[in-house]
This record gives sequence, structure tokens and C-alpha cells, in this order.
Amino acid sequence: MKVLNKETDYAVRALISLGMKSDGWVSAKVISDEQAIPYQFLRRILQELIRSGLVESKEGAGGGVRLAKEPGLIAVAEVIEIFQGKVQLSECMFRKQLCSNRANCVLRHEIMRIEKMVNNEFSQVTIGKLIDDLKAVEAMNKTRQTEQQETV
Amino acid sequence: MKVLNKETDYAVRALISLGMKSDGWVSAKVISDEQAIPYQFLRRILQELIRSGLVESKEGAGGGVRLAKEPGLIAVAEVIEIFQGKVQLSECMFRKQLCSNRANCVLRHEIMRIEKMVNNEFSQVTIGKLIDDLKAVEAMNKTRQTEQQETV
DNA sequence: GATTTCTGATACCAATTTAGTATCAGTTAA
DNA sequence: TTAACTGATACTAAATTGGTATCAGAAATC
Ligand code: FES
Ligand code: FES
Repeated sequence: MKVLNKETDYAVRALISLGMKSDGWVSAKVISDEQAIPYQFLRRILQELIRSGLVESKEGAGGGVRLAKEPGLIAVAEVIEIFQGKVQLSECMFRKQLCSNRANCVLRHEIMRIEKMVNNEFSQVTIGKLIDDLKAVEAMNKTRQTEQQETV
Repeated sequence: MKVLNKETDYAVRALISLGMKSDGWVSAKVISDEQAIPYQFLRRILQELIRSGLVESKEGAGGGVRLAKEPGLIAVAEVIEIFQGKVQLSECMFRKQLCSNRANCVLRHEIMRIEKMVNNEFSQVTIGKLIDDLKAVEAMNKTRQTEQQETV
């Protein structure tokens, strides 16, 4: 079962790219190359992020996009919601009118519990946090490389 | 974002139906009527549950299906895995060979954490537990109805 | 002012997945 | 022998997914 689709995945990676460049506007081309995301697909994703207010853009040569908020204030949960809607484990859940079986449904209670848990977790993971993780990993790799060179 | 599909949903409901009838074989027809599940679709789902060993069947007139294990020993996680595979939040996760971006991927760590949480939760929710919940709800409804009658 | 580098908007597409239907063969009880 | 069942499997329409393509317009630069 695959939960996050490519749009969400690419969006998060694009936001990470943006979050790591604090200076000026970044073109879709650059992000596309950096993260190996198909250019036209990424363009559509960025436009969606702009419409949602997570990212802002500047048209024309020298233009591009940049984060509209601090990385630490952008939760993965928001990104998921933009591209895939709120996490709903079972379809009948919030569209109560559509579900004829509601009265007999015991799944509802347990599923809502887990659902809330998941949403809560994704709300805690911000782009800022991911960037910190990434930097920590990079620092560790660097140290290891240096050690290896020393032993050569 | 819809996580559980109709197959899983129907399967769980069918298992609940079966779990509540401790006696003998139950035909697909009966379950189909009871849970308002399209007959042919349910048949395919039941066959899958049989192949997976959660349910056993008896052919011929008077035949049908029944649980192969105690309801308390059938976790929703198992059912999900049969129809949708293990919960994987992001696709690249376990198919490491397919993912060219692994070295740069920070999502991996956080996502695996949440993934484990979800799998763990679904492992705790058994058909038995859902049946208990259902019975509790039914009992409550009955009490409420009685009270209402008394006040009329 | 022409050209190049960008975004905005939107239409299109193939492949896959989802949800559901249909058919036929074989088994067992009555 | 017939009716009520499951086993196996093929088929389908519609939606979703992942990706492509096009054209218009904005700003910097030559
Ligand atoms: S609320 Fe609809 S089947 Fe559960
Ligand atoms: S492991 Fe593949 S992008 Fe994360």
C-alpha cells in the first residue's frame, strides 16, 4: 500500500531544496535538475504550492520561486493535504451522508483514532526538521570520509 | 487521501459478520445481503481470504465459509496486507534498488517511524476487538431505546 | 526593442488501479 | 437430479496517476 504519491513526494523534496537556499529566487529548472524531478511535472506542482501560499514566485528572467514561510513552519501534513487531501483511512469517514452503513460500522471508531495519530505525526514533521536531519547526515558522511582519507 | 480500499473494507466487514456467527457455514449470499456488498465482488474477496488462511470454506449445498482462526487472533493489519500489501508511506522505502535518490533522502527516516507506528496500531486492532466494540454500541443503543420507551 | 529566461494556465496522454460483473466448472446435500 | 454452494478466472468501465506539451505573458539583459 503506497500512501504518499509522487506529487507529494516531489513537493516535499522541492520544498527542502528551497529551504536550503536562503538567498533569492530559484527557478524550477534548478530544482528539477537538483532533485531529478521531471521538469513539467514539477512546474505544475510548484504552481499548486504557490496557490496554496507555501511558496511565492516572481515572473520573468531572474525570477523563480522561494518559500513564503520559514521551513520550520511548513509541516509535511500541509503538503499532503494540498495534493492528496486530509489523511482518511476509510472513505466513508467524513462523508457521512454517503455512507449507508454508518450505524453498523465499528471500524469507524478505531480508524478515526489511528487517523488522528497519523495526521498528528505528519503535523510535527516540518521541512525545517527534514533539512536539519539532512544536514546532520551530510556532516556525518563528511566526517567518515575524512577518517577514511586519514587511514589511507 | 483514501488509505483503505473497498476490498480491505469489505473484507473486514465480512470477517466481522463471520465472527459474530459462531455456528456453521455461512454462504457468500448471506454476507453479501447483510453487509450490502456486491455479491460477485465479495466472492472474489472471500476466495482471497481463504487462500490466505483467514477463512475456510466448504463446497456444495449447505456449504459456505467460516473463520479459520479466533476473531481475536485476526488483526486488521493482516487483512490490509492481503489486499493492499504492507503499509508503505513512500514508495521508495523498501524497494531500495529502484530509488536513485536514497543518499539524499531525509524523508526516509521520519516516514519509516510513522510507518511503523501505523503498522503497529493496525496489528492491535483485531476482528474480535471490533466485534466487542460493535456489541457495546448495540447494547448502548438498546438501553437508550428502552429509556425512551419508559419516558413515553 | 528583440531576445532570453522565467512563471501562469491549461489541455492532453498512456498506463495502471479500482470497483464491479460475468461465466463456467465442480462439489455436496437433499 | 436438481438446487445451493465454492473455485477459478476473464472481462469491463471509470477514475487516478504520472507525465508531457503548448501558448501566453512578465521581467531582465543585450
Ligand atoms: S462509517 Fe461507513 S462503513 Fe464505516
Ligand atoms: S528513499 Fe528514495 S527519495 Fe527517499
